[in-house]
Parts: sequence; C-alpha cells; structure tokens
Amino acid sequence: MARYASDHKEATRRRIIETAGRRFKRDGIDGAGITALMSDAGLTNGAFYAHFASKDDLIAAVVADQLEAQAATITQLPEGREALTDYVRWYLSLDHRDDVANGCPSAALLDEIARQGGEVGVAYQRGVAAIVDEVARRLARDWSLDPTLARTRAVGLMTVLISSMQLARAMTGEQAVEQILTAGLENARALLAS
Amino acid sequence: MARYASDHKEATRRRIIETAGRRFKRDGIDGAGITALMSDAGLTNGAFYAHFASKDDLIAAVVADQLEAQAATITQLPEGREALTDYVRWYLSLDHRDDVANGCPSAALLDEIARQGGEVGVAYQRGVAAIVDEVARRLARDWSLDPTLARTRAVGLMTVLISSMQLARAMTGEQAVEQILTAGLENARALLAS
DNA sequence: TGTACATCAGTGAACGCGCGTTCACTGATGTAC
DNA sequence: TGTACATCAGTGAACGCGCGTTCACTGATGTAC
Repeated sequence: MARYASDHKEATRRRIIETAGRRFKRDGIDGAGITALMSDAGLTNGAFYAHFASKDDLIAAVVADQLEAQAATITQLPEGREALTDYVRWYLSLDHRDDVANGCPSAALLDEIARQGGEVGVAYQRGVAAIVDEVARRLARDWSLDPTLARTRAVGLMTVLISSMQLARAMTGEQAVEQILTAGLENARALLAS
Repeated sequence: MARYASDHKEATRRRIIETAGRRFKRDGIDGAGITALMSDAGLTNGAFYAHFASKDDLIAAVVADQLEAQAATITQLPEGREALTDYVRWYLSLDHRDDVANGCPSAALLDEIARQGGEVGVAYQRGVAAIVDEVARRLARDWSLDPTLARTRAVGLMTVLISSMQLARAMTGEQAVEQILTAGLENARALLAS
C-alpha cells in the first residue's frame, strides 16, 4: 500500500470540484483565484496542476458537476405534482436567495458561462438538456401536457425560475425581493396551467 | 473660450459610459480593464480618473445609463399590443443573441450585477422598477389585465426574456438556440394570455 | 533486520503579466499687462 | 502687438498587487536486496 489510498487523489479532485463550485457561485468565476480555490479544499496553490490542466479545465469540470448534481436532484424527486411544486417553492425561497454558494448554478453563473464557450459551454449544454428532458417528462405525465408543449413549458419554467432568482439577488429591501419571488411563483403556476 | 468647448468634458464622460456599456456586455465587468475601456473611447488609461472616482463609480454610471436607455426605448414604443409584441420578437431574435454588445444589459450582466451591491445595485434596482412600471402599465391597458396581475406578468415577461436570451447564448448549434428562442416566444405569449 | 532507493501528493517560492490607481508632465488655448 | 503666465483635458510611465502557471523540493511511505 502506498502512502495514500488508491482513491485518495480522485477524492481530492472531487473535493476541489465541489468547493470550487461553491466559491465560483459566491464570487464569480473570474472573481475566484487558484490560491483561494485550493485553500477552500485545504491545499496550497502548487498542487492545483497535479489535478487540472488549467483553470479552464477546472471550470468545465465544475460546470459539468454542478449541472449533473442538479439534474440528479430533480430526477430523484418523488413522482407526482407535489414534489416538483415543492422544488419550485424551494427554488423561489428566501433561503435559496441568501445561499448562493449552495444554490442553482445557472442563477449564479449563467451569463458568465455563456461568455466562456468551448468545453465549458459543451458541459453546460449537456447538463441543461438532461434537466429539460426530466422536467418535460414530469410535466407531460403529471400535468397531462402534450410532449411538445411539455418541452416548451419545461424551458419556460427554468427561465422564470433562473431569472427571478437573479433579479431577487440584485434587489435590496424585503419588499422588492418578495415581490419578485412571489411573482415568480405565480408566473410558474400560470405557465403550468396553460 | 477655453481650449475645449464647455460641454467637451461632459461629452467625453458620456462617450466613456456608452463605449464601456458595450465592452462590459461583451467581456463582462470583471473582464474589462481600464486601459481597454479608455482605448474604446479613444483615450489613454491616465485620463480615466479625471472622469470617474473609481472603476466601481463607472460601473454604477454604466448600469444606470444602460437601464435608462432600455426604459426609454420601451416608453417610446407606440401604443397598442403590436409595438410591445414586436419588441418581444426582437428581444428573442437571433440578431439580439449575436449582438451582446448592443443588447439587453440584464441578459448580459445580471448575475455579475447581483454580486456587486452598493451603488451598482441601487442603480440597477431603480432601472428595473422603471421598466416594470412601464410594461405593467401597457399590459393593464392593452391586454386588459388587472393592475396587480399586470405587475406580476410584467416581471414574468422580463424573467422569461432575460433568461431565454442567457440560455440561447450559452447554447451552441442552430437547433438548440432556436428551440430556446421559440420556446421563449411561446412562453411569453402564454403569460400574456392568462 | 537494516539500508538505499523509488514513488508521488503536496509545498511554497518564483515567473511574467495585466490589473486599478497615481502622478509629474505636455501642449494648445486663454488672459493680463 | 508681444510676452509671461494660468488653465486643464489628456498622456504615459510607474506603483503595488494578485493573477495563472511553473518548478525544485519535501517527506511519508513503499520496495529491493
């Protein structure tokens, strides 16, 4: 047996990807330096390049991981309308608004991701496709939507949620924030009812 | 008369704010340095601090200007459903997708703005309020919506547009992009019809 | 059993670079006398 | 009319700093003989 268990390096890589996800969402991708990212994982800057070829390589890995985690969460929701409705309610909650680091990657990073292109864009697009597929499947089944309309409304639901959260985070003052979040909830309902 | 006309400095300040708006939307706020911003305005880096106290000061001025311009565009639209519908169609067009620099500031910068806080947040919130007011007024008048519902749907329309454009810009491939944009158009219609 | 060497995840200092910001200076124009 | 000085938007070099990246080294563990 070597000094480190055989899965040690892989575990470290995963720990870096997970802590970097939180840091990116809090500070932005541009706003998070290698030294801070490695420090979050309990390491020093020099070890970074034993795990990733470049910062871009890490960004792509983080985006893929964040979207896979979100897709998995939605896929593992119990069947039926209630579970998805509860998810929407959580998404548009003050808790989610105030916890960027553990929240939706799209709400925190979408326009920075759109500027990256390359592998990052590929990873994001794949992740979004998986989420749209799963949400559309649920809308078709539980809301009795025609499959084509279900896809349209799945995209619509995502856009309302993502941008409502972005707006809520840009607002200051309880009243303004709540107005955005309750509007988001009502607009999500309207999309599913039509 | 001095070497420069009395409105020369003010004109230069406005030119910097306008070119910086385009640069910020293309490269991100963090991704645009003072040297590049001044070069866009035909000046050198040293002159920057004769016009702004800091980069943050410029950011706040740019955000205020971008949202005022957008609010003015919407306010100046002819009355009736058709003009607003045309605006929505332009917003969700491929032209707008491919022209970030001259497009909607929220689609390009919203989650970076949400991370700024301070004066930038205040400027953004004021701008959004003006746009929501105007759109809600039009929805109440031209779509015969109850004033409270009109506000909710105005926010909903904005969120669908902003995030649909962000998603369309993160996607690669004509089919994926068009699917997002046509879904956005259909979801916008659904919100106004309910 | 003891010694020499191999392995390798991680350290930490250093690299060149561009960042936001400062400041002594320029030079075209005006005013004073 | 001619000379000395004031004004001030803009220049461009320099500041310290943190960035992404590189690399010689460490040290705890294994294997060879």
